[in-house]
Amino acid sequence: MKSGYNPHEIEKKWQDAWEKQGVYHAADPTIGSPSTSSGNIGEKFYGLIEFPYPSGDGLHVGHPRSYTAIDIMTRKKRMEGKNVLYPIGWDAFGLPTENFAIKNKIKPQDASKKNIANFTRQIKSLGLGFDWSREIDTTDPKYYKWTQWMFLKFYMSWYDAQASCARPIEQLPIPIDVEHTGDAAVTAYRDAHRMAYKAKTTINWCPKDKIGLANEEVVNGCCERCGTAVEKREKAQWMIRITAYAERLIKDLETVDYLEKIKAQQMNWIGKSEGAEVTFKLDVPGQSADAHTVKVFTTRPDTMFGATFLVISPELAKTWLDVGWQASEEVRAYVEAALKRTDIERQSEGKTKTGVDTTVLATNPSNGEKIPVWIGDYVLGNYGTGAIMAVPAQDERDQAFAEVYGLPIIEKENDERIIDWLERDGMGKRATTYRLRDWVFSRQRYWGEPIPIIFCETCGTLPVHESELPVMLPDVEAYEPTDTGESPLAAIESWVNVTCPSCGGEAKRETDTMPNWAGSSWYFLRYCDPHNDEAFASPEKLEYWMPVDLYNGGMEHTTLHLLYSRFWHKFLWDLGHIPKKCGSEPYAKRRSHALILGEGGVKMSKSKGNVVNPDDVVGVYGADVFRMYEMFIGPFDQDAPWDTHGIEGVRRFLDEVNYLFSMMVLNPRSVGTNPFADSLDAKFEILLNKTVKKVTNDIDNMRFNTAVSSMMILINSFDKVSQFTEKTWETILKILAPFAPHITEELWSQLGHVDSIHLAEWPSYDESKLQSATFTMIIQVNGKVRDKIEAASDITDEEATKLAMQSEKVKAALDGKAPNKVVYVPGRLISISV
RNA sequence: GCGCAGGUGGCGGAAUUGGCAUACGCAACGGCCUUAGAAGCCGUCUCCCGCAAGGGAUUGUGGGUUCGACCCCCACCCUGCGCACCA
Repeated sequence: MKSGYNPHEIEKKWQDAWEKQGVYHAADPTIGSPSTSSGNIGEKFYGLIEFPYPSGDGLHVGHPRSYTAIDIMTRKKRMEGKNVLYPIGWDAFGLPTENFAIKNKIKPQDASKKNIANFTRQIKSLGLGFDWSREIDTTDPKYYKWTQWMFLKFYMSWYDAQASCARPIEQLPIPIDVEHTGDAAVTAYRDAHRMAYKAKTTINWCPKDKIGLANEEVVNGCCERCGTAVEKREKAQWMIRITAYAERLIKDLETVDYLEKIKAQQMNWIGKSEGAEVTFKLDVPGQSADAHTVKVFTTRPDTMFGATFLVISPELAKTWLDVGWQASEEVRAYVEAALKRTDIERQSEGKTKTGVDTTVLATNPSNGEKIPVWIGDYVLGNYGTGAIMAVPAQDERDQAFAEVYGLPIIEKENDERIIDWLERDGMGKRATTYRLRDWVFSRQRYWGEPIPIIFCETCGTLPVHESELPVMLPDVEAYEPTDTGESPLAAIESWVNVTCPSCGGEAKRETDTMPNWAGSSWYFLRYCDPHNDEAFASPEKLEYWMPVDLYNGGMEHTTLHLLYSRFWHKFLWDLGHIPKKCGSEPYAKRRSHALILGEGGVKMSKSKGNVVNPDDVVGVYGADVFRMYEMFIGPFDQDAPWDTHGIEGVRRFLDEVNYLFSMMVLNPRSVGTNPFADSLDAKFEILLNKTVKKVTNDIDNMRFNTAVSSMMILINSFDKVSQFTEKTWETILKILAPFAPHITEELWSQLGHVDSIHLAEWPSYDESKLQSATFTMIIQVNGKVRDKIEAASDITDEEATKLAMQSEKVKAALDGKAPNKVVYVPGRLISISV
């Protein structure tokens, strides 16, 4: 260390100073002001990172990669005069904390507090420009009050497919026949249309975590968290009707700036298929012909002439059995066995097809042929209608099934017109299906938001009144998850038993809690107005701050959090809780960081012992070096291995900056430079302008690695500089400030500035000073570089050609032949071919 | 199988989007400084031939377009990620 650069002496000092001066404070619009944009707080910029889950492991070096990147971008926006909102908070509900608490017999509340304190200390040590006055915590009752409030909105709404928007449940039209049947029928009708509804479904049950999982949390038939094979269980679960928004979640991707791969993944996940739903009449043995029908979904109705059998899913077969179908023992046994099998068992069998003949016959509406109906578990119960028409001549899977059971495979002409005929005859219609499933919203755990619902024997299911929110988690010393499928809350009688808000009789609380995804589905809204007790956020503040201008996060959240929060935002927007002006999409732009791997390119993990702790790095090198290294490590959207030596290069760079500054500015005579010169070395001035331009553009395009390298080039060029102005150093410090906020603030103050460099104006560059009067002209002969000569930048074609032809090396390469083509590219090269 | 991203020195990577391939950094090697080490400083560093001057080859492979291709087009190989019996 040649300059005596000691980050530990200055970093804490400036972090305290920034906090005291409120340098990163985001100013709210004045409530009631007619135009928020005309006030003196300026145009807003809302930058967002995914708020962390405060785990017991502490911060991972991956977190700061995202935080620093957006920190750099928001710092630059601030210097460009924007009113920047860059907030931080905690997504603190969740399993790891709960499991840790159970294991150590402590309260999750306490474990969570401790983890948050540790994360806070770590994040603050990095000098990130977060507005800490807006810190939020999803486990704070003041926060989850609103999460529960939003659940009630889901419960009290239905989706109007005609109008394509959610509406209050009171506005649901009740069909006359339902109304005539009585109050119970009306209630049932409403319940069947709510956005949040309870349904008995087969859920994915993790026997280790003792919890029901959403489809999205099951990876290859195993629990995403612990890897245990999931089991199937029947349980009444709260569901949220995200499928109602499938079309809008696809369509509105057109209106936002997301990375292409993020859009592709979202589309893939929603999985839209267009085709037809076709009705087949059935002949069930022992019953009159055509008494029953079955509907199938197909994307290829034109191939219907080649349909030689139908296959229904075991799930659909079960519903037939439940309504009294007299099937054979063989059929019953197959259905029972198929339904018991876990996904992992099914997958381990590969693509081998199994099935059983129902002996039921169906009539192919395209040609009147009688074809057999089979049950097969390659047909999924929860997609389409749960039944397919098999066209073995066209479809590999149908073909495989046909081959196993010796069913006919017949090649027929396809005909596009079939769908029109079916529609005319009422035997089919055009239909669209999605792979997206409704969101299983119940968790049988303690450490989550209680679902604010009460059950009364007399009055049925009742929402907790809004004025009673939040429904607080009971403060208990000990609890365990249960094997019964009930939440641990069910065992806490003093909490469960309540009086019915309607009749005043005995009633019980819903004991399931919400999934981890609930609190993170709307946190970006709360940041706009985090201390509001009257609403989750005021319309004025939402209107000013939303949408989020730039949201960065991991690719692992593309199909879950990103989809859920887009959906949640649209729902609140439909109901008018978010001003229409904000738009129906929460994030205008979504980008994604990649991973930081361990040395050697493998994933960091405790078991491999290759985890780098940010505390250790900051302890040795300081925050500025750590930040800059993470930006220099490689392209932001590409995985990069940590390199313990690599960080030395960045350390040397900041050391050099500090050294040159002290020599040239504070002690100029010692190096023979002149800080009072009124002009710069011409070459240096060009490089400086180029660097400002490059850093400016690179930050905007998230190309931080090349921004850092261009600043290194600038600093390396200082050996040859003798004339510079004080303004030169101001410019250099300013472009470096977003990357290394502490050292630049320190040197800035040494130049005599009282106000923070982070509120100083971002430097501009002079377009006219990006190019010098001469350039090195490359001379190519037949595509090979043969010579390089200095030439005036403004020479003509003819002059360039003349110069080139004078070169001895060119003459040698031409070997006496006359050129047949010469191309001069101004300012770059001349290409001669013979 | 479908979708997405990528393949450049020993390593991380750069290349103004068709114009000097290998910037910047790391590692390595040689030297200076030092009692010694650390730090620091100077130099070499894509590969092959050559003492050198210089020459040749080179961006996964093969072809094409072009005065000129890491970049565009065609075919193929490989790696990573996501989805996956979705009819």
